[in-house]
Amino acid sequence: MKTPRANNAAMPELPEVEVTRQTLAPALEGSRIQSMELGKPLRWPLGIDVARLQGCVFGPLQRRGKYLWMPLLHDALTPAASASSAGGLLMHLGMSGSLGFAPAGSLVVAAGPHDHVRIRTNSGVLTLTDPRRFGAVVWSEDLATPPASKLLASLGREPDDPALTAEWFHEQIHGRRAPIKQVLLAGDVVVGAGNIYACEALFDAGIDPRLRAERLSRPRAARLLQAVQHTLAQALALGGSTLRDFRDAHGMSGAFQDQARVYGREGLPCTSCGTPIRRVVMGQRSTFYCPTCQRR
DNA sequence: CGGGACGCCTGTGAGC
DNA sequence: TGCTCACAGGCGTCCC
Repeated sequence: MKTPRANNAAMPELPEVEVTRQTLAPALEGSRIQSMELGKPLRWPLGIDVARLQGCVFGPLQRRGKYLWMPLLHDALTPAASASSAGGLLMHLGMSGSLGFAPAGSLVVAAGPHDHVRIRTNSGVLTLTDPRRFGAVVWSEDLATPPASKLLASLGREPDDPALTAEWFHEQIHGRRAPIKQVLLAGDVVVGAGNIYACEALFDAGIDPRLRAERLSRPRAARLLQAVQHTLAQALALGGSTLRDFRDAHGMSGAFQDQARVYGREGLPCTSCGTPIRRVVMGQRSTFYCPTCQRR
């Protein structure tokens, strides 16, 4: 048996993306792009000539799943864009991405080896740092048009969407033969539950991750949905402290690590019943669960 | 069409 | 101590 890894990369989950949005919004909105520099290529090409972004003004930041949408309004002063056309940047932080903003007047550190996008505005410099480059920044004219529309097309409902009822959730997973954990991970029913949160939510709900989704009873589905929502909400509440350690190369932030009941705890006693936590691989991804507390 | 496997990347630490 | 190598993960894409 392998010893549990003490190292669990702090990846940007939905809560981190939301905290990023919240902290970035006041600084970025209304600021005007002066220039933009690209480092190494990310997941996809930007899809627009950098020069065309010059003079654009940031609109209100939005989040959809783990994507950030930064609307850009063409400045009327830019001759080529006088036709009030609009667009925006769709960003994903991938596995290791983070966004930083250095307000104008503050000391701007030189671009590091993993700073792949830098946007200089009249109010400061926005930097996307992403060592593994699973992230992306893509220009799109609209959320409703490609490429944005295609990227967002299969996303499920937001965890706090009022339309995400237990009834609807149960209905959605009813026809799914895949293991419930895979369905959560797929994100086409509910967005935001990554590998860690999926494991934790299933533990909360007392459900074996290998159980076929279609076999979940209505009450258990309701319980699971509640667990997913609770887990994500709790993480969001801790988001501030998580974000502080965001740039660290490894290790979940303290607050985050302390919360994990099963993730990364193979062989350690279940916090609830003492049974050693098990690890299995599902969809080529580590899955942790308590064989006693979580039932089929 | 659902579902499973793959590949993209690099830092990390276990093991030799 | 230095090197090699498996591993971590989101998600689009490909294939069955």
